[in-house]
Amino acid sequence: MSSSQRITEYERKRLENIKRNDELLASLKIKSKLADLSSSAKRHRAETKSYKLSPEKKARSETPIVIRRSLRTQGKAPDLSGLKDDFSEPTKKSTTLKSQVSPNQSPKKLEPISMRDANTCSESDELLVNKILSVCKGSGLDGDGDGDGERKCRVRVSVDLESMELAPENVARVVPNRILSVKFFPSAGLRMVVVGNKFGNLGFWNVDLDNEDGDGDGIYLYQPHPSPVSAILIHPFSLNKIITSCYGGLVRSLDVEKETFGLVYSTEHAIFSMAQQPDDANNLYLGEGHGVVNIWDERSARSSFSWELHDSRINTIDFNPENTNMMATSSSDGTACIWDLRKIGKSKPKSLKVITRERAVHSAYFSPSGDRLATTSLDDKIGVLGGANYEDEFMLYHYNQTGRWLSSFKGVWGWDDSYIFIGNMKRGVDVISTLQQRLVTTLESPHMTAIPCRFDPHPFYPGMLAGATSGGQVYIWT
DNA sequence: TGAGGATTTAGGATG
DNA sequence: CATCCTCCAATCCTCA
Repeated sequence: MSSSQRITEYERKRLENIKRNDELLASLKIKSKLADLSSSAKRHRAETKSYKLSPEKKARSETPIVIRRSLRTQGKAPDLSGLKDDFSEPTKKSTTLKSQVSPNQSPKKLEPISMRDANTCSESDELLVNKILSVCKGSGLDGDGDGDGERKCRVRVSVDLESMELAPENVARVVPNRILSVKFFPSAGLRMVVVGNKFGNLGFWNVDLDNEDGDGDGIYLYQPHPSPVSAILIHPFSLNKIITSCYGGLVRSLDVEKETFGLVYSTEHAIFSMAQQPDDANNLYLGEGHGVVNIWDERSARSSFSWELHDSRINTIDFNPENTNMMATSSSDGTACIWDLRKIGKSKPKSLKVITRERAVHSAYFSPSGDRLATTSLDDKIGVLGGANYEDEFMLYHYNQTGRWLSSFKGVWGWDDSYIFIGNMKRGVDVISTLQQRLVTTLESPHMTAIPCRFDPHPFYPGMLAGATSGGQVYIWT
């Protein structure tokens, strides 16, 4: 008994060491790259091992793992030169460590990072940059900015579930490890997904490039963040800006033209969620720390509002597409709330509606029409609100215990109000019909070799659904 | 009442 | 194929 306890405590300390080293490596990526070069034998082994994915993708996506491990697995001590004593006392308790680290974080993280410096796949990303820029220009960013604007955000149609399938070429390992966020580029001219993982990596996968005659596989990997990427935003009105947030409290904005991950915002609190109103690309709604929603005006670079809306972390923030003053939040305090931004009040926030569940609520999303709200909770229920004032609700049992290693399930809407898509623990995608109020089908495929946890429907390609796993894979159903 | 331990869990790496 | 390693979730539990 006592010996096992001692072991676990030793383990904890060791893990703290490893974690620190990882952060260190992240901030000293160039050095670890050099170290990687000197360990070609290791790299060779990593590249030749096999699992069921297309070989080119595998080799590329493997690289960052090797990079991250190289120092450690070589048995070398991490290079501490140039660092403050923050990291020099490995057995320090985590509490004291936190108080040391958080006030003055590594200054490197607070500056803009060029795409080149953040690139961890050591592959030219010219194609990626050009592709995005061509779409930005092509889709009339400078031209017709008015009337059609709203319609351009997404298409709203019903899809035939039977026709949805997963082609083997639409499977790729885009990043190492667990994916927390996945987002399609909201443009009709592009089929590209962006995913963020636990290490702070951002992976791009241009599916079209993949299908064309082999100039690379269309996968690009960066590390703009030191910690898990909690949200990715690409506003359809400013396509050349990709905004990402992380648990470490940073918000970065990738300016594709400047090829720089700029720093938009930083806080000592974790950022668990982030959203924008569909009609406003300037204000960021940040779910911070223990239940605060902070509105950050990107243009003036200051906070315009900050409310304490929940008692625990806010897992999602979402807006009603038809009434963008209506905001829904879901929280680990066991509630989901609907707020009217015009009536929220300054000091004492008052919600339009509170949904109380038995466990943490992991998502609350408005349907494409805005008439319904779908919530997913750890109490193993999916709830769908409807009615003029969201007074009707039906609940459906859905097993949501993803455990420790998987990202939590979040039911997302498809291309109209009829279906909700959510992963299940048997490597399938459950589809729930709001009309029939039941599970109508499950998308399954032998190519789906891991559990899809996070989803995003392509706003302009009905039936195109990206699913992301805790192993870094992305599946694109079409 | 809060801090901190124990426990659960899937996927990839390793041998 | 079996075993080890992951180790910023969430919950229940115990102990100060």
